Amino acid sequence: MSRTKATEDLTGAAPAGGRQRLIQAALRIGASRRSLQSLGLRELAREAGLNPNTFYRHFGSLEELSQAIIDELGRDLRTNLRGIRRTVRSPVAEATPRTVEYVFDFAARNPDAFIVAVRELHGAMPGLRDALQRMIADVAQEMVEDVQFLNIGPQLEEATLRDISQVVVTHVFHQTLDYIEQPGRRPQIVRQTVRFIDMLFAGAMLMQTVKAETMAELLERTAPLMQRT
Amino acid sequence: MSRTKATEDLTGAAPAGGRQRLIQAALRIGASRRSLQSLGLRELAREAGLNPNTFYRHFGSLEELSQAIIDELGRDLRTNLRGIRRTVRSPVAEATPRTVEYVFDFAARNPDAFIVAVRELHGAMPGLRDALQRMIADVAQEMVEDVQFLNIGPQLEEATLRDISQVVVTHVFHQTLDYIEQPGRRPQIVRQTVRFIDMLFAGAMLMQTVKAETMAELLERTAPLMQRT
DNA sequence: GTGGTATGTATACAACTGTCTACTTAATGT
DNA sequence: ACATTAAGTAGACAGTTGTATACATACCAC
Repeated sequence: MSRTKATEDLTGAAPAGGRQRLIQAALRIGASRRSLQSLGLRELAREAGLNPNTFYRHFGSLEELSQAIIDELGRDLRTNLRGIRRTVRSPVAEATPRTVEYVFDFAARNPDAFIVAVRELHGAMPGLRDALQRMIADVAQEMVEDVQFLNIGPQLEEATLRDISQVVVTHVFHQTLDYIEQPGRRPQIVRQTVRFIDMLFAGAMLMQTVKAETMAELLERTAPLMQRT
Repeated sequence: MSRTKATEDLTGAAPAGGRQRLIQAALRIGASRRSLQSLGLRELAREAGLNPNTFYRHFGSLEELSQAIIDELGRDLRTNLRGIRRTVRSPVAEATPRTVEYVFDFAARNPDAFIVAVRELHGAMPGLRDALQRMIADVAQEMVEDVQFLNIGPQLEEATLRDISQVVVTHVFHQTLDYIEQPGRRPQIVRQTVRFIDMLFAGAMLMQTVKAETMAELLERTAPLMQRT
């Protein structure tokens, strides 16, 4: 009755990476079909080719699984971004396009994770949203440090720089979805995104240089320059 | 057996606005709990105080209901935005803050609808996403016309203006969530958003004036101006 | 070897789900 | 006056869900 070394045994424990298979299955379902919170426990196990109860061995709830996904994504992204920071010692002109291209390519290589992440950033699970916002804030902080280190826009106050970075990172994060889903427009998306960042920096530097706080002040003080059309 | 004019009769038809009650119930559930696609037909009917089957009298599917919600929201928003366009004939300096404040207040008055809309913009129902993106594109187009009419930044090429408007409208749309959910930070959110728009316009106008396409070109040609720190 | 722990499976159950069929009533057009 | 249609309810069906209990196997420390 007892098969001694049967590898084809279908019951009993098989210490194959069940945890990872569950995560991958969740990403697959989350990216294509529904949001993570509407994920069915059984549907998930089915997709992963596991018994429904196996889920409980690894996670206490679906939110816990989602957290694990975000953690993993964040870790990967941060690591790779640190990698590119080393690579780009090139002139100031190259910093933005290189970084943007890298993030987009990274997203294109992990499409499911990014689709889920962008979706859950505005989702209904507070824990997940907080985790994602923290991740974005961290990346923005790294961007602040990079900009200061590379000496781009030395005039910029740190507070302004922080605001800009936050907006830029958030925008790029959202743009990854278009980049993933519209392969034909990818070069255009990269171009527009870089241009957007450049314009934002240019505007911030200009307003700071002219010490203008509002649009009206800016137009007053740059009248001779701007009206030269 | 047959009550002749019984108003307290519990069975049979009661032409009360069942359709509207279903929409409101969907908004309530969608805003607080899950995304629209994970909405349960029975759960929805229960929340609306109706029989599950009543749903089929008005909608063929949950996607159809969602479409109705977006249509309604879009109609309201466009109408009100057209209203404010008439009001703000004040100087250029007032156009941006007034519009931003108005949109935020409108969002704060329809929180459920906006929470659902922002969520579904990145959701898994393609029809809904397209409808929302079209709505955003329409609002952006109106913004282009307003900017041209009010003669803000006449130097700007229409293509550039379109790109900027798209980014601005999308950003404001996303920001409504923070505005709704963080009442304490509302003045700050308005200030930061207006400042972001101003900086973006300033940068676009500057780059166009100096005929710079990239950051490097800009820094070259404005070196005497910018380095004056 | 022996016992514990981690990982996996099988089965069972009550609750809930979407949808079908059938019935009731109010409003409406001719 | 009457047939049609729109808008509602009731009840039943099979399928799915989350979870609890019980069992099986691999690995690891000692």
